[in-house]
Amino acid sequence: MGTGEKIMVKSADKSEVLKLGNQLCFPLYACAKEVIKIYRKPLEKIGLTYTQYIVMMVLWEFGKMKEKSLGEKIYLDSGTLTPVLKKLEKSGFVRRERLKADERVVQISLTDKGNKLKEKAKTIPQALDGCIHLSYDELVTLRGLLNKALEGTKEKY
Amino acid sequence: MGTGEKIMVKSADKSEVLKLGNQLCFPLYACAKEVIKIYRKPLEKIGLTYTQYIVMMVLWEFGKMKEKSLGEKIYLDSGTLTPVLKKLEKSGFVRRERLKADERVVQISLTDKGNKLKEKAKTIPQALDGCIHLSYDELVTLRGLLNKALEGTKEKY
DNA sequence: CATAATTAAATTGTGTGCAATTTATTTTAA
DNA sequence: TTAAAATAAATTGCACACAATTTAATTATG
Repeated sequence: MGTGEKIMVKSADKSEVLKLGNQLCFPLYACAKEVIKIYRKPLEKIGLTYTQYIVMMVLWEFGKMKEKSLGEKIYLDSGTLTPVLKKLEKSGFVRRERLKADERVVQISLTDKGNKLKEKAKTIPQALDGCIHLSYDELVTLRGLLNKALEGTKEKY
Repeated sequence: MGTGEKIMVKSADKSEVLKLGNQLCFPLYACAKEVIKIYRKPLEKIGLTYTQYIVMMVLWEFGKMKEKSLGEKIYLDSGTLTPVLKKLEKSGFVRRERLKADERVVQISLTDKGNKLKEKAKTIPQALDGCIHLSYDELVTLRGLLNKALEGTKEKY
């Protein structure tokens, strides 16, 4: 056992770096896509896309919000959010109104129809049941780690 | 303490279901987007988009592949994959050739330029260093749970 | 062996997602 | 107090992502 072993181990490690199985980014990307795919059909039944569903969840939880704050909460800028909100408005789920006190700001609020939709939406999360083979504890751990990772990304530099 | 408590607890639980913090789908969606955002700049320097990077990692690991198998590995269908592969071909990183034995199948292989790119790509995963505040153990746990969850979604029904 | 069924890519249409820019409004400062 | 800086949405351009359909080739079957 001379220097050969060390060198082999080092070069083996290096060549492993880019393998899909050793990456965090790949399962994260793929898993997020698969979950969105699973939600698509049940969401379609209540008239929402996935992104619209995320927006509606924020509004159901926090009520009326400025477009800016809404975007910060779900990590979307106006380039994505404005068209999504216009579609939700066209579907009759939200109102978009400029604040009189500051005409730059668009206030988003729920219509009656938007409020009522919450009841129908309560069964949506069950779409994952049976599709993701994790125990309750694993699920809680996963959610916790994702939220912690997400927290870290807020400090941009 | 009559039946009131039970009812309150039940209805409280119900109203919690759709809160962002209680959902798996939201941190998964948001975290995946943030990671892709972090990778964007370093990837741009070596001439790749995020999806192209995922494709190249598969090719670096497995070599020549049929478009179909490639798509299955990264959960993408031809609707997304065909244009991505055409761009990678135009950039000179891959070749696309119909199999003589079966003209339906497109075989994807790396060019010299595509092979050489692997060296430059080895530093890409470091982009996450400092952006995600997880210990090594947490990272391994997170990756493991994501891969396990991903595995479950393969059985569609 | 000829037609039906299957398979693999490609195409089409809709909906994000984001960087960069533009427009309108408000705040800051000279 | 007015020109400059900052802020919030909207717009533009490019790149996915996917369902649904189409096209071309191969395999299965009567």
